[in-house]
Amino acid sequence: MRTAGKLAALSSSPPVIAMRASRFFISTLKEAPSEAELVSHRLMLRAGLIRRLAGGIYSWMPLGLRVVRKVEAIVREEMNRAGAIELSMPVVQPAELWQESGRWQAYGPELLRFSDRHDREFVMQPTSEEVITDIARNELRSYRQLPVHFYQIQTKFRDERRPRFGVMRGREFVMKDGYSFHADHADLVREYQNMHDTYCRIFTRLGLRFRPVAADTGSIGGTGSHEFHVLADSGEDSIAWCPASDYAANVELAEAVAPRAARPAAGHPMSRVDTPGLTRCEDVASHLGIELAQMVKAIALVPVAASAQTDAPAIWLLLLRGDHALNEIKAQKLAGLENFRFASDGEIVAALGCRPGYIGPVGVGPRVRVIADRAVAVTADFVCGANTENTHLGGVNWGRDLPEPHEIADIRNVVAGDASPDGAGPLLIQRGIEVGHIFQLRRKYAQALKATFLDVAGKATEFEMGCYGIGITRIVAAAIEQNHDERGIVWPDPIAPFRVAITGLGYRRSERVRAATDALYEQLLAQGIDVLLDDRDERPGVILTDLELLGIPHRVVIGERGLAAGQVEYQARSASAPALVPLEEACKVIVEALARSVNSGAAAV
RNA sequence: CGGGGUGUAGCGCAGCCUGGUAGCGCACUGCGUUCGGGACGCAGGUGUCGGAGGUUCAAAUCCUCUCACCCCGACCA
Repeated sequence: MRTAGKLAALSSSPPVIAMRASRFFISTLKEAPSEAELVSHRLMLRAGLIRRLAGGIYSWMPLGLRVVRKVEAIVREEMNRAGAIELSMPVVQPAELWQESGRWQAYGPELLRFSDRHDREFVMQPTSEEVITDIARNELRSYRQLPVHFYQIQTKFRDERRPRFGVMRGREFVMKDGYSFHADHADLVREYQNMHDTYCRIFTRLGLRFRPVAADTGSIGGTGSHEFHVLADSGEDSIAWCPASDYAANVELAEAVAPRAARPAAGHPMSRVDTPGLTRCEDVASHLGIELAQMVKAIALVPVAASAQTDAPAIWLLLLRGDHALNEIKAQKLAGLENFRFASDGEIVAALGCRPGYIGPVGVGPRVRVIADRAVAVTADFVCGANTENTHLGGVNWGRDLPEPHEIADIRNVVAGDASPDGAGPLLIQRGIEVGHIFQLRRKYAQALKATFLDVAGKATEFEMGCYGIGITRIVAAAIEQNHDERGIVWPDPIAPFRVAITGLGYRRSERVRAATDALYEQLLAQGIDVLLDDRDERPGVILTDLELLGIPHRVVIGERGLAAGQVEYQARSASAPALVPLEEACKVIVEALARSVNSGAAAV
């Protein structure tokens, strides 16, 4: 752990300038516009951090911009410290480069395309692999210039299908994107680890609780990609992690390992049971008084084949335990099911002779392909649909009542309590917001854009590339999502728009209050502290509730009453009650509190 | 893109069913009182009723089309 002194020396805030609320711009709302659903979105609107201009497009108001700048400053400082070099690439990029890389075709409608007055086509960049690779191919000629890591903090545009949650999933956003170039894969791996460590430092310094998780590496495979998630119950992603080891993965990717125990022997004969109107596993299980895990549900899928083969299975029946859910990404990895859709009711009736709700794997014809999840494959005496309406089958056993499945595969989402794929213990599940992603790109863009350098032997060689993103503006929303209460935002110290707010009750009326407040304000400014003096001509209730909504982490209230006893009130935003401190010690108390909050706070968990 | 919903003052909403002077709360302006937890009194301003057509003597209200925004499903920082 670094010392407070060192961190203070690294202070990355914008220059400290005198800031009186009466001359700043604070615009709070009692009620949030009805469009806002997510708490961070509501609070950002209410606190006047952002204002909407169009769908997924927001103006950053002065207070919000201060937060963005603080996030940027920390990211920039740590990137520089890690050896990356900042540059800035255009937001508007010519189509040619994108056609050369193939992404002009591959990207789809998320890529905003438009033409200039000469009818030349351009894109609004969602990321900048093409441009940076173009720079590399023009500028990097020799292995002697490697490795090099360029990054920028730049506005991005993605024409999202459905922008929502304010700045969390906007169309225009600010991202730090970095790209590294290497002579060989080993050096890329070295930098990748360097970035992994750097990202951990960044999120720690931002004061956030986060977790790095293994991510999909697509066609590349290996351990080439990690996502960084801010932990929050409202997060859109689910993370599976093992407290007994460092295993962590997005649930979409986490393997559900095969159960160790072999399938028990059959204990019951197969029997038909009446289940009128009971189409859900939960209903059938409670009707029969059995565990949900004894139920097997069947999901009917239809492959969307490029060419229709007449001998191909008409329907794929994917079997899952009643307490498990289908993982569509895993299903897509089944050979022959690369593209699928859910079967229509008509197709299900045609293939199985029964409407959905009562379908099952027993007695199905040769044109139905049966895939059992690993957990289903080791279940005996299970209950499943009978392919007859209002009827289920009990005591069903593989090999006796129906053939063994055509294929046994991992096709479900992991659930809490599943064994960790690394064998270290049971998994837990947590929600997260993806704020960072690092990736070993390898040679994909270097190949497409013919970007080479001369190696030691004088041979033209394609670069090994890595890319590394951090969602700057998303972090602002994620920080609020993770840190708020019923009164408003509770900023982590390092990214608060102001670290300290002081206000004098009756500042406009009481000479004594004004003198004490101004004096403390000057003292704090002299310490280089980012402080807001709230001298607005408002009633105390308005000022105090505003400061709480804004989430300023440290607050000092000075009033006649306290002054009479030589005291002022200090309260951390996260504290439940104020503390009285002698006026002459107020500055010291705050400086100490700031030092403490830098040292505690967040960490990778 | 498919399904659902909403557009009325800066924000939150009522009015629409059953056509007939456009309203309420907050915010805003002026004056006064008040001032340690979103004050009170008096006075005041505020609207192309999302837009375009249509029906009608008359449309916020009924009909058609359109646009915008929000919510639920497949992607990503």
